[in-house]
Formats: sequence, structure tokens, C-alpha cells
Amino acid sequence: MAPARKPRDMLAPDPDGGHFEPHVPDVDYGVLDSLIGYAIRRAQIRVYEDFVSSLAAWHITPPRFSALQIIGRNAALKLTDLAQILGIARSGAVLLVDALESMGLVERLPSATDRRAYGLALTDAGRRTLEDVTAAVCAHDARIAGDLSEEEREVLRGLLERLGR
Amino acid sequence: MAPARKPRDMLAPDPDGGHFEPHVPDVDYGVLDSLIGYAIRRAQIRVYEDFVSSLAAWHITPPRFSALQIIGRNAALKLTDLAQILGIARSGAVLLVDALESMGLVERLPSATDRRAYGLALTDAGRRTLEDVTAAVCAHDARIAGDLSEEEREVLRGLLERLGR
DNA sequence: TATTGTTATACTCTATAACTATA
DNA sequence: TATAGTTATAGAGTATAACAATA
Repeated sequence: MAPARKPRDMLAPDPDGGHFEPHVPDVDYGVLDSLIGYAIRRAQIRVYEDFVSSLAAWHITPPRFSALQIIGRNAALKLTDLAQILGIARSGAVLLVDALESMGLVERLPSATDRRAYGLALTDAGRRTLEDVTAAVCAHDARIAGDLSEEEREVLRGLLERLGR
Repeated sequence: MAPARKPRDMLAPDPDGGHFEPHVPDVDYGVLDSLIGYAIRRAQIRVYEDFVSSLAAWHITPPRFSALQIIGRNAALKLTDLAQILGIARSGAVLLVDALESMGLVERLPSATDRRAYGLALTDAGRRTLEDVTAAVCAHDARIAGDLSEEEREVLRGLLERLGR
């Protein structure tokens, strides 16, 4: 039989998984400090960290939130449409919708005009949850941008939109 | 026995995997359009797409490039340091360094002071490759930010750095 | 022939937990 | 008792390729 062992996490926390430090002191980041792409990556890591911890109670991740928002705003979307809008493969959209459906937030309604397709819709629970979750996401977004004035946020959104054309 | 089948990709390309369209026409994005977090995600997808296609020939991904850059600039870094700087778990750093080592770009040198630890270093090939790759990454970064003036890039980097404090 | 949803499969990235050898 | 590197394992998330039903 296997010998009893003491779980490590009862003695001392594993040092992995602390908060991300964008600029560790005394480290030379070289060209990374001048790249727009790396600045975006640094920001993205911190934003993602805060999003996940803010919405852990609902088990809502960024792609799930985006999907709920898009489905709620656009009636009878097909799975293929959703995939294109989110920029993911159709097979990924199937998995995403499967998860939201098993959470009782989304349903697949048969299309009236195309017997291959479904129209996606929020359930009543989905609509209620989306309201709460949207409030939490907006609070999160305001928190991570808390340092910025409304004008600065406008400028930031505008500059980001012009990248990669 | 299994019947012969025609591979689909010889007939017509699978519609998945085209370019990401940040704003699909006639789609209501709801609150997503006002979120800083979603603006960053949209930008990140396009930047990542361009990075990967620009560096596919070297098999260099963004985390690999960051690691090479950091290792090249900071002598005798430990794996644990690298993990902290990049914001990943130590186990992830091991895999990352394994990949770079198998590509002949990085080596683990035994530490003089700590027999548990290694000091990471670029090989000669690693230094040469990093030069070429850095030029390609800078060209990529200039391309995705091509629309922006130097002043605007400065503003963008500054605003991104202030997020999530 | 092409498209819709689906499944199978695989690969990358990431994390947690545990282990070993040192410290 | 804690740390450095490692391994095993698992879970997201993603992609490609193929398929049946339908257009």
C-alpha cells in the first residue's frame, strides 16, 4: 500500500501563482519595454487576473461573458455566426454553447427556415444572470481603469482600435 | 474495411480560421464596445495573429521570444526567476526552457553557488537567432502600430501601464 | 457542391500537487 | 523547514479534419 504523505499545501503555500509583476525590479527587459505588443500582453494579464477573480462566483470566464452578451443582444444567432463574431472555430462555439446550456443560461431553438441550424437564445435565468454578471463586469472594468479619466479611456479605446489594420 | 474518403480540404477550405473581424457589421456588441477589457482583447487577438504569422519560420511564439529576450539580457537567471518575470508557474518555465534548449538556443549552466540551481544562458546560435528574431518582432510591432505616430505609441504604452493597479 | 452543427483528436498553455536534492 | 528544479497530471482553450443532415 502507498505510504501516507503530508500534502505540501498544508505546510507552506506553493510559491507559484502569485500576482503578476509587470516590471520586476533589477530586471532588464530589453526591447520588450518598447514593444506595443508586450505592453498589451502585460495589461491583458492583469485585466484577466482581475476578471477571473471578480467573476469566479458565477463560473463566468471572458469568452463566456462575451458569448452571453452577444447572444442576448442579437436574436436567433446561429452557432456559426457566434464563432465568427468571437473569432473562434465553430467547434469551439459548440463547446462554449454546451457549457452555457448546461448552466441553464442559453438554449438552442430550432430555426424556422433552416432545419440544419439553431437560433441561440438566453433563458429567463440567463437574462437574470446576465444582468448581475454585466454589473460585476462593469465594476471590474471600472476598477482596472480606475486610474484613468473618462477622456483617457476614450483615447485608449481609440488607439487600441487602430492597431493591426 | 473502411471506405476510401475524399479529404475535405482538397475540395473546399474549411471556413474556420479566417481573419478576426473585431466589428462584424450589423452585430450589436452591447456593453462590450464600452469595456476597456474587451478593447484590449480585440487588439490582442490581431496582434497575436500577426506575431505568429511573422515568426512562424523560426517556430518562435510570444512567450518564447520574451524568454529569449530576458535570458539574453540578464545573466545567469534561475528558472524560478524567469517564471516570476514572465508571470507563469515554475513548471511552465521548465517546459519553455526545455523547448528552447532542444532548439539549441538556450543552455542550463550549473550554478557556482547553489548546486540545486542552474544559470540560464543563450548559446551562440541563440544569440544569432535572437538578433534576427528581434528584428522580425520589431518589424511586426511597427506594422501593427503602423497607423500610429510615435507620440501616440508613447501615449498608448503609458495608458496601458496604468491599468490594473 | 456548400453549409450547419457536431464529434474526434490533438496540441499548446497553464496550473496544482507532489517529489528529489539540496540549502 | 524552505527552496530549486522536475515530473505527473489535469483542465482550459484552441485548432484541424472529418462526418451526417440539410440546403
